[in-house]
Amino acid sequence: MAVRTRYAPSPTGYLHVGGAWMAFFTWLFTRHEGGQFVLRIEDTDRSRSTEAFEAAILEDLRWLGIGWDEGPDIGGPVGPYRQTERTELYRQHAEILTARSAAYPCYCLPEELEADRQRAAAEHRPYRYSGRCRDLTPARRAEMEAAGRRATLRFRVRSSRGPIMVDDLVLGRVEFAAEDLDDFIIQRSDGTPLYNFANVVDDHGMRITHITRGAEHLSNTPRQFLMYEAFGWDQPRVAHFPSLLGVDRKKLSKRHGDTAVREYKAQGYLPEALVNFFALMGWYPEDGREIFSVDEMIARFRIADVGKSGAVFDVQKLTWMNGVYLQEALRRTPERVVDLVAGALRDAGLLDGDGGPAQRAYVARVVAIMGERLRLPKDVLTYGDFFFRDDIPYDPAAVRKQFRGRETPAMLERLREALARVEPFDVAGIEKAVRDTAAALGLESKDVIHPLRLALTGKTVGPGLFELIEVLGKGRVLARLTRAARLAEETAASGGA
RNA sequence: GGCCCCAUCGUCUAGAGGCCUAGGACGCGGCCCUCUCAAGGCCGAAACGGGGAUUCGAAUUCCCCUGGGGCCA
Repeated sequence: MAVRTRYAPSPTGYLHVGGAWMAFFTWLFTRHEGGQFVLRIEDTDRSRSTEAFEAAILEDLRWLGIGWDEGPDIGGPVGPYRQTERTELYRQHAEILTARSAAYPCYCLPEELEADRQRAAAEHRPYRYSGRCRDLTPARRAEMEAAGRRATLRFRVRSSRGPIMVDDLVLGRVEFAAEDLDDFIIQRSDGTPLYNFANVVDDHGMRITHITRGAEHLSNTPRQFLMYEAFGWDQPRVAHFPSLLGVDRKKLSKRHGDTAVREYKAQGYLPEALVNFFALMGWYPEDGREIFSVDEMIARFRIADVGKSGAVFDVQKLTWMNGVYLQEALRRTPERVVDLVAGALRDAGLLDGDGGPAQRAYVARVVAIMGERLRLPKDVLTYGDFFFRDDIPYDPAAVRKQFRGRETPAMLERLREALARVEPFDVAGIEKAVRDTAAALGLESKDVIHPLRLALTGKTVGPGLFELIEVLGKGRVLARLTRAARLAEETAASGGA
């Protein structure tokens, strides 16, 4: 039988990295098995669900490379794929359970239940539903209705039955005692279904063979199995993945900073890096390799190898991995890196809109000489902002160190003259001019290179000096040297302070 | 409160009784390379939560405790 799985997000926010991780593992497993992956939208919380969030979730999943075979946008044979369009199904199924007396109307008021709970706590015994409405006679029910009470629907758990076994693909066998389950509510008094119930109706209706979800749903599983039993349906296999944690080891949430996939996208993280990083949380391939393609992941992924303990989302490692993939992109599709870097520059206000092919070509030249330093597109700002602004800020500590000598202004002037004569203005000619000037002054190359770098870039880090001079162009280089010589003069005069 | 799950370096993890002097990766520190930084190469610090039991032998099996997480309320 073909494997069928689903990912069922609620459109109450953007796609969360925890959700994306879950979706990715489910998708990997499904592709490995050659099965079908269904996308279902759990939008029963109407007050918080929006169409915009739904569209955003679909978009982010696609961006990650996670595609589905059936879903709200493309339809499929077992639709509809939004819970709000399935309310009639839930109502019908609730009726079936009621007719079989597997479920019964419960007229208890919230206040009454709360009182029961308080009493149990006061007497130091575990709270159980009193069973007050379990066996109401039809006459008694009519009385309640007449009194204006609206019933919830409770599922009847026969505590005489044996324990419920859950054979989880990740966690192994877990046993639950029926008497601990208690009669649980499957439909609110307003007629809307509860999560557990709607889930069962949908998963069965969509012929899902393998349910994958977060470990927080493990306790729901025996209740769901009981419902499958009551309907006379075959139970699906289940796999509960561990939770994603924040650095404080609590379940990852908004408090932990960026949790939405699109926030990472906006920062220039590559989808292939994100997905490779996801793979390594909770699962490792046999040979311990860390960088591999999606096709390799699909080939190697085995659900039984998924770990049981929660994993902390470590942005540092993600960023390292992004660097690995950015380098690969640089080799294979450099124009893609150019786009990302241009985006980072625009975000920083260092590039105007779309400056056309000339601007693009310039960014491409910058990327060509410093791309290997990037782990994130925004790293261009720390290594090469001076390519995109003339009012370069000078690193004060570096100025104190490099410009304190009385002979520095003269040295910068000599370099300016030498560079002015370089023609054509290319790396070879530039390097020769700089080294010859150093020799003529009786200095080692590095003694002129460091001040020169500072003069032109304002900083002590960056791409190769001769390369950056070529890209900057003669005009700007000469202008900056003039300005830097003045700064060096002031610095030397003030004793380097 | 009841029930359930989990537990190896700071983090992701390898480890399914002797191969463990507990391995790899990120991060961190040092050295090399070098015009700087990054990258790269080499080296280093860094973990089996605690206690029992089983066994000739336990990170690995069992029990208890502790800690963390979750579900129901």
